[in-house]
Amino acid sequence: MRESIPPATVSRLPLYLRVLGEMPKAHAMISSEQLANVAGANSAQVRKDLSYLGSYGVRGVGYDTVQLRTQIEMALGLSADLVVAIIGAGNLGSALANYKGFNDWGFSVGALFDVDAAKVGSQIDGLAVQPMSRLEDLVASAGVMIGVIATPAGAAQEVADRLVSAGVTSILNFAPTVLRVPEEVQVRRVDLSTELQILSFHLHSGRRSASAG
Amino acid sequence: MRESIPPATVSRLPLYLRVLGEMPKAHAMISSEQLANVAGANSAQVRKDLSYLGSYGVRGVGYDTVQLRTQIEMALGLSADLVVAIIGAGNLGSALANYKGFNDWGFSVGALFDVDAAKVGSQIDGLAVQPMSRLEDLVASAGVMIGVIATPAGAAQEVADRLVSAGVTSILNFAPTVLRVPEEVQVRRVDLSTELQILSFHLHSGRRSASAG
DNA sequence: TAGATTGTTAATCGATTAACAATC
DNA sequence: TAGATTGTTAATCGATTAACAATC
Repeated sequence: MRESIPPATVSRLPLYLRVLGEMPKAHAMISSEQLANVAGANSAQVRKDLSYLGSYGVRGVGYDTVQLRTQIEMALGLSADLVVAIIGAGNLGSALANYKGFNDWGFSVGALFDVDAAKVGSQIDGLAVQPMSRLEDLVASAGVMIGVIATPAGAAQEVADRLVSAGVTSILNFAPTVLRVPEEVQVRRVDLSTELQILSFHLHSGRRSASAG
Repeated sequence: MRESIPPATVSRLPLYLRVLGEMPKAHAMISSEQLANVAGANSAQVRKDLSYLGSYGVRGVGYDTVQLRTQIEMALGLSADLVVAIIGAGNLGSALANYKGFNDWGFSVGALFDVDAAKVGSQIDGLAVQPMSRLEDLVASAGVMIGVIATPAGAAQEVADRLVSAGVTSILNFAPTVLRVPEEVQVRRVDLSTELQILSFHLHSGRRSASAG
């Protein structure tokens, strides 16, 4: 036990964490069935997922919500206080910088960058906008581990290259483009078009099967 | 052939579309190997994915990029010109409203809403901000098929309920909360915390295996 | 023809889930 | 003890991929 949590499970752990966070504090125990209902999963899947963290459930009773949160946070490495840099201080970058949920999970925004000289020096949510020229030195001095790219598509690859050169190995890419990075670098893409297109498929195929049935 | 494209394939089709869109126009043919390299996939997987669309490749040559785009767009139902409503005109909602990529794939923003009376009536990217009271009638009159929730977490469930009542069956949720909706409603979540937590896991486990090896 | 690449099969791999003994 | 729920096994299901005949 305890080794190699499968990717599918890793991607569901944040969801469980969110559900636990939204529960009333009084609710001290939760069953796999309840958790599954809220998370939209199967109870056997929930139990299997949680079993990778160790066996902290109580038979006949359920899981202690406080302990479960702690176990999931440990598994995800959230105790480390990871420093994030946001590149791009437009609407999207500002929305990300303003997002309070960062701190809830032990992340902090170490630096915010923009190419626009007019924005540099201004404050967004108490954070000074830095010039792109300072990317490398601030990544180093702030100990940035994760780069969040919130630039237009055209600038994203160059920003990614600079982040990688500066030693960043985890990138969250909000720009609508496919980044090329060395294979040791983890990239996660968040893409509005992709999401809309997947919804479009379901609308499309749903409509088809509805008219068929 | 042609029936029931598996979910894993559906979720990769937008990526192929993006790669095709980023290619130089002159490049008339592309092989599954090339597409796989850029998309970060296996060439057999690419061929299998594309085979669900029908057999439009040419043996010994590859796929016609223009035809392939058309086939993928048809499979995803992107010819339909889907109307999107954005709820929340803060930084995130504004970023989404400003996003030009919508139109590239046949989506259009039919309406943009906000609770803040000070914002209502102002224009964002040529789009008037509407009061929440008009949600139902504008969804109906504009023919909104997809609701994009860009509100704070606390408002998201109520907005979702109103969208569902108004007949919307596809929701893209940017608010950091888990929505409860009837099962016929498709919800896709885009969650910053989730993405960061998954990156955190890889940093965490990568560091562990690096120190082990 | 020789070289290249598709489309598809079949093997493999991994994820989901039903079922139930263990046990609170 | 009776009822409930976990942890885990084994069956099932689905996704990935190596391999290769088909064929441009």
